[in-house]
Amino acid sequence: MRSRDTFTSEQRRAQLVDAAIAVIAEHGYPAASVAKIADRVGIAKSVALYHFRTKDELVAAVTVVVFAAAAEYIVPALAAAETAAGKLAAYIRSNAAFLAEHRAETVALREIATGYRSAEGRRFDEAVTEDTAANPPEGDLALLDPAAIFALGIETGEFRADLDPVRAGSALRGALDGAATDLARLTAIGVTYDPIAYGETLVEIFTRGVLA
Amino acid sequence: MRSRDTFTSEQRRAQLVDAAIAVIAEHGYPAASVAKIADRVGIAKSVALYHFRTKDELVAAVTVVVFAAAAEYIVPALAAAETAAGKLAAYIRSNAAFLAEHRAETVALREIATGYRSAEGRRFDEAVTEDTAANPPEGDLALLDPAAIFALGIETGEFRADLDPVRAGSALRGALDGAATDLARLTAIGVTYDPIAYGETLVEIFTRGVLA
Amino acid sequence: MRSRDTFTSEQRRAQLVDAAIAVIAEHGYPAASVAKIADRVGIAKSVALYHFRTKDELVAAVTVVVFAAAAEYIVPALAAAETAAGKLAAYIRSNAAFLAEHRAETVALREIATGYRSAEGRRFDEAVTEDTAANPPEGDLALLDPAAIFALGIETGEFRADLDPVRAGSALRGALDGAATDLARLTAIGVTYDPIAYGETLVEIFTRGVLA
Amino acid sequence: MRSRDTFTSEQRRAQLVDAAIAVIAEHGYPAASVAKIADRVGIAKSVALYHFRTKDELVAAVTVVVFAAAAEYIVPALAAAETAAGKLAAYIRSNAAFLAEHRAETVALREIATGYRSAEGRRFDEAVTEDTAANPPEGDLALLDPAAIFALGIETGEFRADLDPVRAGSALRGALDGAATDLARLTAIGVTYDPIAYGETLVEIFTRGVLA
DNA sequence: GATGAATGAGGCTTCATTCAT
DNA sequence: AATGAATGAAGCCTCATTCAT
Repeated sequence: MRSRDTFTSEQRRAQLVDAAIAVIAEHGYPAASVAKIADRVGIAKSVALYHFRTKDELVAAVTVVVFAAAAEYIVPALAAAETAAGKLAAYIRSNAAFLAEHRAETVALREIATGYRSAEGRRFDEAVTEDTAANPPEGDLALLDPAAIFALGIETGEFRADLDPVRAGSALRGALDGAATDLARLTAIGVTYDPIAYGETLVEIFTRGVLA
Repeated sequence: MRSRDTFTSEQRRAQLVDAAIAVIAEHGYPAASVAKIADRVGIAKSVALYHFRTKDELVAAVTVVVFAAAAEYIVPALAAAETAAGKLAAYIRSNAAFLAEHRAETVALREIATGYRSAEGRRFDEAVTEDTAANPPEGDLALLDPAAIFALGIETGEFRADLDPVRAGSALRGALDGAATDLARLTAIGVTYDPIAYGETLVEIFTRGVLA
Repeated sequence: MRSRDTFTSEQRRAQLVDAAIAVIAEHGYPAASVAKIADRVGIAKSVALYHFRTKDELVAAVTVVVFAAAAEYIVPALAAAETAAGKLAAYIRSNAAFLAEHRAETVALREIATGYRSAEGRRFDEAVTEDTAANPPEGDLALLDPAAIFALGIETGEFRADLDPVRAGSALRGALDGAATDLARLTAIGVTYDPIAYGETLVEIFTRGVLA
Repeated sequence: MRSRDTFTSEQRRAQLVDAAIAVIAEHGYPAASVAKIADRVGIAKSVALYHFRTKDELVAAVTVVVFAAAAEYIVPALAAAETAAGKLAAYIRSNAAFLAEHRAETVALREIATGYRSAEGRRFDEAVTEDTAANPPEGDLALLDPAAIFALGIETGEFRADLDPVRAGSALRGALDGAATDLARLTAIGVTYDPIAYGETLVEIFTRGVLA
């Protein structure tokens, strides 16, 4: 019966999501305890579990927030580009831009994606994979999966016909995810990291690599 | 008075490393407790910590073993290739072959790379990065870092002069690491995964992407 | 400034008592949290504790309500019977009838009698025993303790002189309470239970068992 | 891989069972936390959960121990009696004797029987009822259910043909369980309680109540 | 009257590690 | 070389209760 749409409540929830992002990015998912997250907000552990019934719920909120924020970068960029090659470059650059401007969010999402396990031991990405299979995204959202961009380019003849779009998509996602990992690693040891430049390198490699 | 070079001792250590690989690959790093690993060998938890003073030591041994096994695939392949392009293809294919033939090892290493934190909170790859900086590998071993292959190709003029070898190296490592992640994810939900075919896709994309 | 005699207030209190009965009967006393009870009424947990300053107070209200309801069955029945044997049968049958027609109430009361402990660890029945000792009931109410019925029968010569009325009373209360336990247990596993028939069995056994 | 049959281990387990009995009898099942039980033994909470993987396992051990102890009183007594009436009296007296000599055990078992709920909310006696239905006891053990004694007496013609053995059994069990409740209640408020005398009262009432 | 928010105590469980044997 | 026992820190979660609005 808790109505969670009060102003205060929304505020607390947002604070908690922010704190969770920071703590996860800093300590990694397994070490990101509810206690640490609540501490960072300056509230009791039990308050966190008052606003999110369970740790999993808080983590889910984090992913929703970060996904939505990322989509705001990527979807318009994709829509603005007309050719498949243009969309490919836009996809890479918007991902890089998001990473550059939302470092903690990206790292946190990466930590969750690789570190989360449900109580029964299921991986985070297993759930996502199955969800996506059950409810395939439509329209521009579908292009959030890079495989769709490669498939489009093959269809329009821009990209090599012998290209495997799914594998190429994995390669690109891997390269992009690697950026988040590099960012976390290098930041931790005090080295600065330039996601934009990395994005340009990817644009060059992947564009040349797939053009017909 | 622990002599670590006895036959049985070495044997036990090897058993434990194998068990650790299996358990980590199956349950993920955070859920891979010493108890579960010891159980799999059929010995008491305390015995595991007798042979490896600490869980971290066991994990370190796992990474050494897996790295060494991977090097046995990659180093000879690199040595056999003469051109930079050849070495690039060899690097990718030998990585893919290792992954195809040592799935548990690969997944376990990925889990560790991704989930491990030292007691002080340092990431696994932070340690590796610093170690590497302190003791740079020499000879063929140096090529285990793909950046070196790209640098070589630029030097020989095979690859584009404007290519950033370090960033290209990150892209390739990311794409390769993504394969391990995909393997873990897809295996978990019962989908078969073909690392060799993925490797060929990477060879095509990266070769075209970097050639002069 | 809490006025506890307003109409709405009385109404809320009654709703809460009803909800408490239902929740306790269904989930057992220890699992019957204030939150669950308030939820069932559709109000906030804090509202429940506004009307009953403490959970103990709510529970006390439940027992009062159920006792009163039971007394409405039992007292008139006792009054209508003239002999001790008649009162004994009336006592058993009215208890059984109450149980048959107020299953949730009976089960809830039993759960409380059995599971409740005050903050200091005192049992529910300890409090009742001491209360009764301090304020002994008078008139027909006194007969709510079956020992009084047996004592009466011994006095009138209907029952065996060597009968111990207190112990016989305990036996009868035990047999009757057992019905509530059986009811809860059997209902939970989907078996129907016939309190009336059980009552008749008790009438037969106890009547023959105590007659002079 | 824990072999739990060491001497020390058996000893600790026995200590823990004893402590659990004492704590449950004193504080009631819901308030009997693992911490309190471990405290009473003078060991860390985690040690208790080392010897019994879970609180439920400890509670199960308690019931097994108490049931076994009770059976040692009851089974031989039943076997020694030849007539149904004799067995009835023996059943009651041996129950009373056990209660008299093992007060804490009896109270604890009663607390568990009425207060235990599984994680899914199942009552203790639901489980027992279903277990018994699945694996009905044989031989003298079958007589541990008083309904069997009444059925026997009806068969031999000692008891009234119109008696319902199951309901009579419930009545007797209820009366006997009531003794445990009374014992707990009266002991708590400092009144002494004589189970043997109570048993005699029950013998008189139930024997007269069921004889043909 | 009503309620959302906050709290701290306590509950069960898991885990890496130590130690005596 | 092996191990059973013990431990304490930490983790997630539930709950009755308080308080300002």
